[in-house]
Formats: sequence, structure tokens, C-alpha cells
Amino acid sequence: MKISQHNEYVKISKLTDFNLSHIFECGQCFRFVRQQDDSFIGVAFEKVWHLYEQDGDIYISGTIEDFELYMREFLDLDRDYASIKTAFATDDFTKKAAEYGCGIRILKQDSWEALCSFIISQCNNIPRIMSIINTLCATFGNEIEFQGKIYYTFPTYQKIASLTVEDLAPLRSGYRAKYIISVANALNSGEFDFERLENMDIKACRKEVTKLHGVGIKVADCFLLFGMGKLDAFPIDTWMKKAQAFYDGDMDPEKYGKYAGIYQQYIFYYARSLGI
DNA sequence: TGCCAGGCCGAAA
DNA sequence: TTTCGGCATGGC
Repeated sequence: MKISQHNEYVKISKLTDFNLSHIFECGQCFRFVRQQDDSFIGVAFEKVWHLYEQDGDIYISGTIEDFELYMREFLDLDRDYASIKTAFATDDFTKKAAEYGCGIRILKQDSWEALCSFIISQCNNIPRIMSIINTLCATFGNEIEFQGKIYYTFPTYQKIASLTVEDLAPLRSGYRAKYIISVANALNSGEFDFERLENMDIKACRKEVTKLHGVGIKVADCFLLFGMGKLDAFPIDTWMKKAQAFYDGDMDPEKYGKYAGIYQQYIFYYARSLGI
């Protein structure tokens, strides 16, 4: 991987196992939107980012300092995905899954944003999840300007904690609104905090996170994987059941080791591509 | 129009 | 401990 500054963009050369569409459209985050020219624009860490691929190189808006501060970890650029895929693709199903999602990187998203987003995701579809999150940001986030257009940051939990369920009515998020308020309050009061999870094993994390009102095992695992970088978090049973609906393979969860979360995302992405 | 979406809660058995 | 109805809304 080679990094250099090109005008307002950082150019990354010799980056393999990286595909913007696979990363942003596999359902792990909801704020990066494909543009007409197939580039992606999204908001993360209170900044707007524009990413595109050209002649095999990746370009990311901002300075090298911005890149090092946010994007290197966010995009999980220091992980060896080639080795992961080799270890993962051990049978027909996992080979197809790894091939289908070949450019996926597991994003390390802001913890609160990931937790709140996956609360919204429950029993919902992706277009509507994105719509609710967009309204949440446009209503309660801060404006930021980028290349002449206005974008909105994800509102802080402190901001959400100052609101009521009624205040969230414009989101049309249904029964999820009370969960959002409840979790924001738990964070704001210190009853729950992200730092406590840092050194806990995955089992203890699940126990802690599912104490939150409106957070079950599925939301907890997505949050731990995409919002806490806990790569051993994944609801494999759910996806194995779905996978078995069309694939007559023998999937042993025991063999999914420390990269289980990434496996889950490959399988999830592949399963979704097949409409299951 | 009707089904169902990357679930969770709480009551009942 | 497991099962199951209810929950809000809108994409398809």
C-alpha cells in the first residue's frame, strides 16, 4: 500500500482486496451513498468523505493527516484480507461467499452511530433504515458543507438523550424510537459506556450490551462487530440457518475462529445477493 | 393489497 | 427456558 497526496485527495496505490461497492453496499453501514459516477460520498466522524476508484487506485478526499487519523482504521486497511479469505474459503459455499464479497473490509465505525443504526435496523429493510437515519441526522445532527453541498453529522447520544420519544416522531421509526431514547439515556447517565467493553471478552460484551432496552443478541453482535471492532462477534446461527436453506453444506461454527465476524459479513452479503 | 424486513419485549406455559 | 403475539412503518 502506497499513500500520496493528490490535490484535495489522498491516493492509495497497490491496495488489494478492496472494493468500494462491496464495502458500502453490503449492509454494514448506512451513510455512504453511491453517486452517479459510482464514487461514494458519506459522513463519518463528523466529516464528509468522497471515495472513488480510478485505474486501480483508490482516492479519498482530505489530507494524509485526515487519512491517518480516521480512514486507515475505519477502512481496516492494515488487515491481511487475502490470508483471511484463504483460511475462510474451505468449501463450496464459503468459496462462493468469499468470491462474491471479495472486496469487503469490516468497517470500524463510531460506536454510538453503529449501536443506534442497528437498533433502527431491527425488523426493517435497508432503504428504510437509510431513510430513517438520514432523517435522524438532518433533524438532530449538525450541518457540514462539502464541495458546495450540505451534509449532516450523526447526532451525539447527548443530543438524543435530551429528546423525548415524541421528538423522534418525524423519523417514522415506529417502536424503535423508545429504544433509541432509552439507549441514549443509558450512555448519557454513564449507566452504560463503550470503554468498559474494550477489555471484555465477547461473551461478557454480549451480556452487558443486551441489558440495554431494545438491544437483543442480533443488534448486539452487529454493534460489537461494526462499532467496537470485536471481530469474533457474529450471529452465525442465524446466517447458517438461512444459508442452509439453499446450500446443502456442512458448516461447523467451531472452525470459524478469530475472524468470525468477517466470515459472517461475507456470508451475509452472499446470502442477501441470493435473496434470502 | 398483502407480505415481510439483518428483532425485541414481555407474558404465558 | 422456550414459545409466541404484538409492535410501527413502508418497501416491494
